[in-house]
Amino acid sequence: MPSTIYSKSEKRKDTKRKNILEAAAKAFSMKGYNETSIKDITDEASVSVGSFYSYFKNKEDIIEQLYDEISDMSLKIATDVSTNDCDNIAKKFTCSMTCAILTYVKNKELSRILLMKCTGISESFEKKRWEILDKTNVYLRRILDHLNKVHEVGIIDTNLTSVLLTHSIFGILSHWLDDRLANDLEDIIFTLSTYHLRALKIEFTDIEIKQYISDILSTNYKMGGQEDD
Amino acid sequence: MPSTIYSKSEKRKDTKRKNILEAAAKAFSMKGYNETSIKDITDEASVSVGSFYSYFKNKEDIIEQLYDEISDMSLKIATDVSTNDCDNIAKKFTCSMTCAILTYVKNKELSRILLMKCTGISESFEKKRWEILDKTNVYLRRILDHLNKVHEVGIIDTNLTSVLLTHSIFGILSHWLDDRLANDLEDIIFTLSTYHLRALKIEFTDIEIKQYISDILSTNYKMGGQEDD
Amino acid sequence: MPSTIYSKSEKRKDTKRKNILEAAAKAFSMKGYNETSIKDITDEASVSVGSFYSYFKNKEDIIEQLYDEISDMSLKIATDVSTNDCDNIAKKFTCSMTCAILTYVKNKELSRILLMKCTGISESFEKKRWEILDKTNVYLRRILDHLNKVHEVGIIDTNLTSVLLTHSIFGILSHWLDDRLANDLEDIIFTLSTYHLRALKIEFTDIEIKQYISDILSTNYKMGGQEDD
Amino acid sequence: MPSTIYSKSEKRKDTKRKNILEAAAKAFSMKGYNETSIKDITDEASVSVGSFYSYFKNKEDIIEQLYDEISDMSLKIATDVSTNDCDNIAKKFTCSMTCAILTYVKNKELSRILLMKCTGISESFEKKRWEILDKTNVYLRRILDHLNKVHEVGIIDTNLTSVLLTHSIFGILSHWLDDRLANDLEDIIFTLSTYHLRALKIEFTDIEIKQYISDILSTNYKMGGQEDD
DNA sequence: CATGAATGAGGCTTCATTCAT
DNA sequence: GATGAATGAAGCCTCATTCAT
Repeated sequence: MPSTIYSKSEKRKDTKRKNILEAAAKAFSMKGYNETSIKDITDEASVSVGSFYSYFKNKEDIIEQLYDEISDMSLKIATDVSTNDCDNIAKKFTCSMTCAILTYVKNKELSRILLMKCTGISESFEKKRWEILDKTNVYLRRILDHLNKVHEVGIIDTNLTSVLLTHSIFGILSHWLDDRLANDLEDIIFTLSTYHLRALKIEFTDIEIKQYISDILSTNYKMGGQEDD
Repeated sequence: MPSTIYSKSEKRKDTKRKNILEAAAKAFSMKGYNETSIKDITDEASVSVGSFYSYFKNKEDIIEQLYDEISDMSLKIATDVSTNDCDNIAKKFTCSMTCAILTYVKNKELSRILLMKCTGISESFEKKRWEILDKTNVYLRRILDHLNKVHEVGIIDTNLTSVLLTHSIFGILSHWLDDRLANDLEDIIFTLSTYHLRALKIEFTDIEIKQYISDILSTNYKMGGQEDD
Repeated sequence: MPSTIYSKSEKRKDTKRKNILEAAAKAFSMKGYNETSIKDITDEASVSVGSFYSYFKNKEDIIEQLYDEISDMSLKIATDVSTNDCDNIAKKFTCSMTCAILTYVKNKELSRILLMKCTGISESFEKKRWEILDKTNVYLRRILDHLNKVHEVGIIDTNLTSVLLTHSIFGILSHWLDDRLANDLEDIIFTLSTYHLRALKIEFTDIEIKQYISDILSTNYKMGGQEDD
Repeated sequence: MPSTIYSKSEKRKDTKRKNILEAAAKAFSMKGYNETSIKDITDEASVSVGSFYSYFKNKEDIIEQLYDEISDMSLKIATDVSTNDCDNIAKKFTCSMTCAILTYVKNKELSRILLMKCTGISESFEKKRWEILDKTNVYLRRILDHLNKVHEVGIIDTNLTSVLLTHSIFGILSHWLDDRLANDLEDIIFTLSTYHLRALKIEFTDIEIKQYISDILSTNYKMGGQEDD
């Protein structure tokens, strides 16, 4: 398996890179992107400033790589759920949304920074920021197009609708990440799901939806036990 | 009416303050908040640095005042539409949302900065940012609570739902402000309205909704003729 | 009496000038010279910035004028005591020193600033600062020269000795002005007097010296009742 | 002896720190504290502004460190002379005063600034300024207390007297540092010594005192050859 | 003569980035 | 590779002084 063969030094290098990434995530979480200096990051990582610059181009670069990490994770989850074929559209919708949200919930502090505290940093970061929204958007639009064909839902503009859906999901998520919602994550996702299923005229029962969510959360998310740093 | 009597110098002072505010809005629009220096603003306003500091505490202060202006305008519109009693819930919902959106659309460039490029600037600005969302949220929750009583819509958590609504509106709006939506404003608002009316099980006809939106737009918004500065 | 005839406007002008001087003294006392801005002074004096500049050349000018005021007062006292002929050298020495010290004690806060917080401000202020020391010095040297002739004290260098005397007086005074001496003013002056009388081999009795000091203080200085602002 | 082992970089760091301190001393000497900017110092030291801030917190910090240096030197001299036991009180008094004065004389320009041009700079500097006076004061008070026990000098308030002594010494010194005294340093110290010995009723002969002073000066102070920077 | 808004030079300080060791 | 001292551009802000009203 040549693709998994790394020299010792390559492994060490990657460990160090990960170490700096984590330190940056922590530093950004505590002070915000603008207020965090390179020195804050290297101090947190117990690494020299010079090392930082041998692994990352600059401060922008590291936050983009952090974004990429979350973005990749999210994509992977979406793919996994998509491949898991099932004819029940309500289940598919609920499950994929739940999984997508979980990706961010599991990295709460970092997600909070990336989703809410980093706008306007730079052109290239803005581009990344939109990419992640677009990925979700594209994924949702595909579902909507499929729905339109099958159920005659009457959604005229599937693109607009998927944008709407995307923002409502990330908006609620942001609210939760900033500790502005007292509700259980389970309730939040349930409300999100049922609201949209209703709007999309997809048949469902409350009990059924609750079960889907509960199953995923109990498997992937140790309630109350997630640690962020 | 003594309260409206201003001396010449007071008037001139206010004019100058407005001038600087406008210049700041323009400068922020062009370079973003972080990249804009005080000198950029004063150059744009043809004013000395010292003058800037006699009108505003610092850069943070001026962006907060800009936010306040939009926020106040938005609140006023919401209030005006709310007081306009009408029994048709679909109309009320559509019209108030349209007006709220228009406030931002009319100040496109500034709104783009305030809504999308200024997160993570400072604690006090973040507070302001949430305030504006909360205002909308509170307004929408009131409508939902009313609906719940009257129509038996079956919305369990009106707070969560209004948060969802708020974010879908501001999300779509942000998309449009950043020129990421090819659609007509009219179509966008129509899609937004009908989607949510459907989710909230409120009766409506497409033609009716289109008319409401069209009426407001033709009165308040000279298509293609909006100026930003 | 032509010398005392002033027009109304001249009187008003002088009142205003005094008002600003007093305000400056107060402001300097509170924040120190460097930390006090022109605006601090004009605010304290309830006067416009422009007015300040029509009475004083700049900040340096006003502190120099304040110094002149104290300096002039001090000179006047010195002259008064000198003219009061008396053959008792111990009395003359004690009384003149007591009076000189009282000038500063009566303007405690201002003196504290002028004597201790204003060094290194500017060349011209430094010049003034030395002038006041020199005046005292010259006065004391004259006494020493006289002593040398009359008593054969054996002071070789009267100039050096008067410098020594001057600094010990102003030094003790500074200590007291900065509230670093717990003792009574009366005790302080007594210690000063007797120490130097001893060094100068002038005959005296403790009771006699105490009486001289006590007489001046009870006449010129309402114990515990002096106000500075 | 591990405690005296320094790495090359540590040595170089200390050299640089000293270099900046010296440059600051020179710059302050030439323009005064207030008029000297950080850039003046870094230009003088041929060092970047950033370097300055990696060695010193700010301008205040560096002048305080300069003060500490002189202060420490002075304390060390005082201690050295004190430990040198000798029963002759006149010798002890004369020698320790001579040494103390020499510390400042050897760093004439810096001392001139520290003792005379830096009052009112800041609270913390004022504190330091008094500390150095207090140290001298405490030292002298101890001598006076001892004298009082042994010789029955009749000094009622040893604290006041030591304050007086301290100020007369620093006063004369300041006069000399500012080139306001034409006399030889030897004559100045002689006058100071004999004046106070007389006041304190300590037995001495002029020749003896002259010898003490002359011995110290010829050993420690190359007449006319002192360099300041 | 009074006012106080306007000016802008210049100070202090930070911090991303480089590079010699 | 790793280090972290050194750099210096660039930003923020103050405040003495002027001058039109």
